[in-house]
Amino acid sequence: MEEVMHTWPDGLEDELVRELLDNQSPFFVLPESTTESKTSSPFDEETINRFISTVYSGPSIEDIENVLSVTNPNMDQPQQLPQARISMLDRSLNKVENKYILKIKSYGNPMADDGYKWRKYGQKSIKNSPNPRSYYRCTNPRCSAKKQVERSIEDPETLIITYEGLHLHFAYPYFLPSQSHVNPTTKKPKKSISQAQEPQDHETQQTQEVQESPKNLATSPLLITSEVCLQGWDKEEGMSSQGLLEDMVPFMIRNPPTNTSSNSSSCSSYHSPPTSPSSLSWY
DNA sequence: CGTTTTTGACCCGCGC
DNA sequence: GCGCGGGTCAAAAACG
Repeated sequence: MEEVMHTWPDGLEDELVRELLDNQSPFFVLPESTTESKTSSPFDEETINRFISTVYSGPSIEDIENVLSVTNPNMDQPQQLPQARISMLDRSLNKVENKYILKIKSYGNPMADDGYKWRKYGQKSIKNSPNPRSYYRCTNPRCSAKKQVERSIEDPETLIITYEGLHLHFAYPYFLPSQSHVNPTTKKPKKSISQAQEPQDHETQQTQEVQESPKNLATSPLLITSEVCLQGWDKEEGMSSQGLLEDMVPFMIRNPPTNTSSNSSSCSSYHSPPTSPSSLSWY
């Protein structure tokens, strides 16, 4: 019944734009456009178009990998801050189809929380693993990104996260303008969610959402990122009826306030292990 | 009390 | 056709 909840006609783009223009929406920030006067007045069409363009294209796996492999100068103290993401040390990212498998060692870091909200919807034990695998889905109603988290059998400290759907959740926080040394003790680059799309490489796909990042754009040039996702599930059969956004939460506005770092007030409930990136295959 | 996590049932594709 | 492995749902428990 509610699988069709929000059947976006063909105006997905419109919807997207609308969201982009909505100040109350997640953080829709222009990728790298003017960050100075973002407030007030909506963006002009051109800007929006450009943004959309970016959204559609989204970051590439290369970017993500690049970010992941980046040798962060400040990495001296990986787990120094609680909010520090997972240490960039032992970690690897692999891409399979449109699934990304991230392996990270979370030594001492119980769970690397990137600030995104995931809702656990299942857990299963794996054949050859003493450790169960957890299934998470993005809490964003418009996002169908999913991820699986599993602990390595031999390395209890190694987490294996598989991301599916369009999501740069995990990677976005790493996208910094000139990420070099700009994140001294920043609070937390959390961000919000976005959408993703189904792995159905078929035909119709449309839509996507974008998200942005954190910090405010006016004062701190922290990171600019745009999340992109597309959702292109087919509404024909029904195979994907379950994954849609119907069962999502009513509405969780979890987008962290802009620059304020007060996202912890209401985000005490969900924590998600590390996340991962995904790029778009929407192509 | 609102949410999120837990947990078993259900369902589906695949291989035998 | 059946069994296995894996993924998802949904009700209830567990939390805050």
